[in-house]
Amino acid sequence: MESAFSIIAEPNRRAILSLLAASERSVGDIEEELQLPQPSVSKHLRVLREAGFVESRVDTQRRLYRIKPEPLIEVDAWLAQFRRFWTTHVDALERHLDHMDQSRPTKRKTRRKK
Amino acid sequence: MESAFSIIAEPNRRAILSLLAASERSVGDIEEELQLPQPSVSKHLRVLREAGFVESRVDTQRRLYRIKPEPLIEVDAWLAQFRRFWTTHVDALERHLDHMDQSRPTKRKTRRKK
DNA sequence: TGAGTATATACCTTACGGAGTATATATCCG
DNA sequence: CGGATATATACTCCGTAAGGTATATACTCA
Repeated sequence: MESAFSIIAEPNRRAILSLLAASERSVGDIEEELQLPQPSVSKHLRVLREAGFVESRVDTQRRLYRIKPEPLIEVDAWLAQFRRFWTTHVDALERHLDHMDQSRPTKRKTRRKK
Repeated sequence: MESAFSIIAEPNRRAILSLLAASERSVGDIEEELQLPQPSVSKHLRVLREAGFVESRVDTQRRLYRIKPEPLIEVDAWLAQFRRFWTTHVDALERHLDHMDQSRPTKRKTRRKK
């Protein structure tokens, strides 16, 4: 279970993270918005917390959870090695691979940092 | 198992994808480089193929596998909602540019698979 | 055609993780 | 204090997926 990848393999956990991406939320908020039993929410939050995806703060009787991005950064970093397969600019390496479909090679986007 | 996320939850499959990110390879290549039993490699490749992560072509007696990026694009798209947590420019300007980027009139659209 | 190589599949076993249910802990307020 | 609310944990059950081993299929070439 350790790896960030196996943590986000669970659909309910992804849903929880998506909610928290918008704003921090209490357990009850999540329970209601995702229509999940409360123990299930707490259990998933525990897994997410122990894996570093979220952290919580106390607000009177509730716990408010919010995103901690580190493990997601790790996933993003792993994905980096594949981005050349779908980014538009055609570099020499990609041309070396079998992309016969060289339709509009000089079509250029506005320059941005990726 | 259906989701792209659960497919890449398996460490050996991630290792296989990383190898293929560099260049296409045969089953035997992967077997040797990852020190995995051949049936295990074949089984993982089958899972990856059926989920659309790889495709194979025949080269005499061998099968050469290579990356098909679609499911990884899906993962990348899911990650997008969290990027503001670790990118440096979180201001309205960048969000505006992102939006314009995606609405640019290119022919490539990411296909959505269920 | 038959041996050899490359890859796929079948079968069994096992472990892990998620769901569900019940219960525990903690905090607030009247 | 005691009841109500909010959240966490314990425990059992069950499905699924990965590993291992054996075997099947497919192709090549002498």
